[in-house]
Amino acid sequence: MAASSPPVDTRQGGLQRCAEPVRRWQGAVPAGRVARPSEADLAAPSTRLGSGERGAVRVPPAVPEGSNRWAGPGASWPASRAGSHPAEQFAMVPPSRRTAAAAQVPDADAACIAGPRVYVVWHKHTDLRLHDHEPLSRAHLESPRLPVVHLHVFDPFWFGRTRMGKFRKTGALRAAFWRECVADLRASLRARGQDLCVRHGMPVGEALQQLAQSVQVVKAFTYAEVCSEELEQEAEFEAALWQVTKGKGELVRCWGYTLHHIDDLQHGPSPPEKWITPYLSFGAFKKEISAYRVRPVGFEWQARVASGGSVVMSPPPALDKPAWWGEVPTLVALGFTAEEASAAEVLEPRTQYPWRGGESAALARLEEYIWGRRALRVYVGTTDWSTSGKCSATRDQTTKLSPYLAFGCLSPRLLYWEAQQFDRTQRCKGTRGLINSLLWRDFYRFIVHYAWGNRMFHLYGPMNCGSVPGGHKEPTKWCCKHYNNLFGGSDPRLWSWGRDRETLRSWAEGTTGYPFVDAAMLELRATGYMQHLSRETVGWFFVRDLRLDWRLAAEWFESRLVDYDCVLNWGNWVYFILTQLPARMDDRPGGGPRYTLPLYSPYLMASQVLGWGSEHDPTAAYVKRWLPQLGHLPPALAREPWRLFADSEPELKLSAVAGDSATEFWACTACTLENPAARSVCEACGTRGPRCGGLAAAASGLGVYGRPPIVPPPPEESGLHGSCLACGHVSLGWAGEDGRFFCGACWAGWTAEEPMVEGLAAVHSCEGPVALQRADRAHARALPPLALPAAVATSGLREPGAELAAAALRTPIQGERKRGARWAVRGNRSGVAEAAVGA
DNA sequence: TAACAAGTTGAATCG
DNA sequence: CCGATTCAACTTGTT
Repeated sequence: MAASSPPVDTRQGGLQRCAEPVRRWQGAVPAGRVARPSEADLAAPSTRLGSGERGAVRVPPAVPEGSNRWAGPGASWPASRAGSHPAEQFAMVPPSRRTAAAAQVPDADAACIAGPRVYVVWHKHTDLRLHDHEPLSRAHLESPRLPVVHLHVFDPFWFGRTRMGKFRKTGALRAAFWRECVADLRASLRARGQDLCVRHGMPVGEALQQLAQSVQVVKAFTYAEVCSEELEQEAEFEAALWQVTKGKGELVRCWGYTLHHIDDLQHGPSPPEKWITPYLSFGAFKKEISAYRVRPVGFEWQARVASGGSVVMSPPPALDKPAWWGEVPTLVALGFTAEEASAAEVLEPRTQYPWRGGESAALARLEEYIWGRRALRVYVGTTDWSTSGKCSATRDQTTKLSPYLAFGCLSPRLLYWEAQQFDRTQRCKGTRGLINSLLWRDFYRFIVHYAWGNRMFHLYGPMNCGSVPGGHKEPTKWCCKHYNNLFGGSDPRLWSWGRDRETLRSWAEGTTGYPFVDAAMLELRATGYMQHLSRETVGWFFVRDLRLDWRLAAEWFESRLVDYDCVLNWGNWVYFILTQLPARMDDRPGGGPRYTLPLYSPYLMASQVLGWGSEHDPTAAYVKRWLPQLGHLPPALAREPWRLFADSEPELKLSAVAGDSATEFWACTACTLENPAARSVCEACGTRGPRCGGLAAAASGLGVYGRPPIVPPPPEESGLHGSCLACGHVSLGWAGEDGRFFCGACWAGWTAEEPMVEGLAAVHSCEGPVALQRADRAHARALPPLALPAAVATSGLREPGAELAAAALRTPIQGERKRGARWAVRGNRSGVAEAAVGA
């Protein structure tokens, strides 16, 4: 892998990034050499980007009430709302006028090149919309007025392979979403008398050159990007433009994507180069950025129209060949196999939201979310650990707009002002949460642009991994030392991250043995989406437990996420995962390196997964949805299935599962009698037993969860006790979020009334099967997991229980909750009883 | 908001 | 009196 990587060149700083693109990677670190950023790397890159006419508009004017939904030219805001803004849209040009308008265009160079003179709006896959689109409005308002060609290119580069992991750079699910976005953009343009020129199978430069054979490109407009690969494309496009216009054409880059405009920052009280440093924290950024206003939607267009611009869109060029505009390529044409393509067409029923690509879908979701469901009232966003049990698990607790924002189907400013508008009518915390999330996008975009540059993709990250963003004085030494402590290398500069392919595969395919991780990874594979919280969890697990190169995981995300966004994905990896590596050695007796996380710090790494799992998926509904083979287990065991086999009773150890049939047995589901594994029918009542019998059956039904997980689970906690209502046994147990105590001895409390598994309630009576309640631990364990397959299979298809989580919030658990590994219940019997009845 | 841990600072303590 | 250690208090980071 190292041999095929591009050569390391640390001399490239941000300054040169545009002129001579740097590879995103430094590749694998060669033996004996450490990828160490040079001084040039540490220097902040210059600002080359920004709109072409910086300074034209300084400070956004105050936003008049109700005018913030002004969506600019070609806005495709739903018709029901469009009436409120008379000047909102460019007038539609009737087709009959098209030819006439095109014919009037002055055509000075017609002798050399055939075809009309045009402006080109280059839509990238980060701005597939019409509303609030500065390049688009500039092209249509440019003087002299010329026809405008909207261009989108499916560059094969995005459908190649990632550098380290060799994953598809764009997975099939995202590609399908991408297609839908482009098709929708084309439909919107056609509805306005325009069209979208679509090319695929060729790089952007080539596409432009091909375009130039039939039209004369005068100028091109696009949004600016900040990452190296995107900048490479921009440079390529610019070079081609230079060529086809004989040096006269200009590529106009506008600043978009963020909530705040870069011009506002640059003309603000202090230059951004000063305060945006690699060690800037989000809090500090937020403080600084609060001094700036967010421009209204369509601001740039508004300013131009106010200074005498037209409100009529330029007509598209008159071309007699309809085929010239090209077709939106199929997935197969984009390089996917037929199987992949057809699989991407099928909607996964367990998906959190049935995304459909495109601006109109984005606006519809926005409308539905904010005004229809008024869901900002319940918005949670990413994670809220100040309120216990609060999780972003249901459909409305996050906006589900992230794919639309990533593809630019939705302007963040529109979202911002809509949220503000909602906040005016109904003040709620969700508005602040949502705006906060939008500011995270700004944070990453600006910090990458001004400070991180390509170092975001380096192994040690842009900050070289001090313990906290905020930085250390000598980051490189510091980080090497502690990486060395963690991974046991002898020379601080020589250790390398793991690259084990099989470990990577088990993580990516969701077979690590940790259900919370596996469920998330399976969801990612199946739907291309994962909650933010899950992303953090699997990320920590990947880096700290599996100890693999974090960039492999980031690449996997890049490949699979439908809402993948270069800056956000890599920025989050760097800021949340990479910076949270160990900071110092443990000073406790016998302690090794101390692994720390910014939130609750449990004892060791894997327990973090457990802690977050029990915190945010208290009923294990999420786990069971994606891992139906665990559906029959109580929540605590569904999160930690290895407890089924490895516990204090030696005859039940995993080794017994492997083959010692003498120690196996099964419990009759009807009468609970224990039967030896050899018997296929219950000795007492004749009920048929599980086909394979006992633990072996349990293990085989559990798949990978019949084996120990990929890394050892954290040590059991000791000395934490609760007393069981059913058996009175004082032992380790688990408390569910609804206040019930799950006894470790008799397991009363979970079996029959587990509300999240619909099937169980259907199979057993409401009273709860006496047999199960009387079952001792061994019985319960030996219950055949296949007894309820149909029931369990249907149980995973519903929303995670919002009402249950809400109930949990109302019922504080008696006793002390230890954050981290699991719920530990202290207290006497009456205390538990109080909690159990929900007092 | 409360909650956690890491890091820093400065005073108290010890030999 | 000085250097080294210890410890409490405070700061940072996040919603």
